[in-house]
Amino acid sequence: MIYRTIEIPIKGLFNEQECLWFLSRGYDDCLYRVYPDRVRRAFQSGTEQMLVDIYPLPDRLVVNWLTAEPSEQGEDHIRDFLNGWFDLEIELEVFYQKLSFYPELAYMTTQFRGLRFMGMPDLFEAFAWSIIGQQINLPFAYKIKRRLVEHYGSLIDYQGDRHYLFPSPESVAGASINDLKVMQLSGRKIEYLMTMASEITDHKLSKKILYALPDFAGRLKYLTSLRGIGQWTANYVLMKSLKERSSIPHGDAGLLNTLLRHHIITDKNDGAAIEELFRGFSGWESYLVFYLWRSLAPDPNSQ
DNA sequence: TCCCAGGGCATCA
DNA sequence: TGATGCCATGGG
Repeated sequence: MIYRTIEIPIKGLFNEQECLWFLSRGYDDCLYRVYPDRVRRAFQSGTEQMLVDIYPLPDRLVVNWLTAEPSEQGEDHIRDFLNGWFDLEIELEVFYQKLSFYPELAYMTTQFRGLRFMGMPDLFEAFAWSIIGQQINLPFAYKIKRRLVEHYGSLIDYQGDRHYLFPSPESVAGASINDLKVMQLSGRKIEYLMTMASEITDHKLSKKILYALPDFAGRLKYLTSLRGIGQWTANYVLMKSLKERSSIPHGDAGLLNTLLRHHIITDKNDGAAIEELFRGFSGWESYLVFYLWRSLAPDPNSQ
């Protein structure tokens, strides 16, 4: 039974298969399920919980509500979320023009054509995920994330499957330190995670507060003043959650590896070459990072 | 056993 | 301002 269907039009290049592939790409993300033609995810808006199927098509997203008719606010919440998740308002042509100037990178304009920056619209989820992922490998990070979500997140039971929502900052702020340790979070990371949860529940930090700061540099400065948030995490959260186009998570292990692989740098301390590259992508730095990360994974079409 | 992994902090010169 | 050590643990 489908309770409501909406269609969200997409302007410009959009490769639905690349985006679906990115969502699965071999990792175990507990917040959605990817099928060949759609992704299923649970959402919460206020006290309203919703489960929807999202069908990405070349020119639009089709969204079906599976458990109940949404309220007007619920529908708006999902429209906003999808806009951030699939980066629906970007026009990629300018980025591809810039890529085409670089012989080592030009292949991306065809191989990854239509791939949008896959965001993480929920601010607390973005902070929690970036803190969890600091300095550990991704499979382990996804394991910890699943433990956290299954313990502190609420869920929608649908046709025998559990669809989890990311834990609220309130539930994490009130968590027991011992319970978090059992999940194999380090003492430092527990401290950072609870700091961020408290900042948000105390209304000291929100997307609105960050947007109200004068510019990107101001947002970076504010975030890096918080305990546990360094340059990497601040840039990661700003690009994933606030769609900051000029973010570069400096020092990122994957980024440095892919720059080596593309022969843009010859050693990981070659900051000048990195700066030189990103200077050519002004306003598109985070897109370049995202495409470089994408290139680390095998091409799904060649498997 | 060793090194790396989608870092950050404290300390010290 | 930059270098070093430490945290913490899975995975190759």
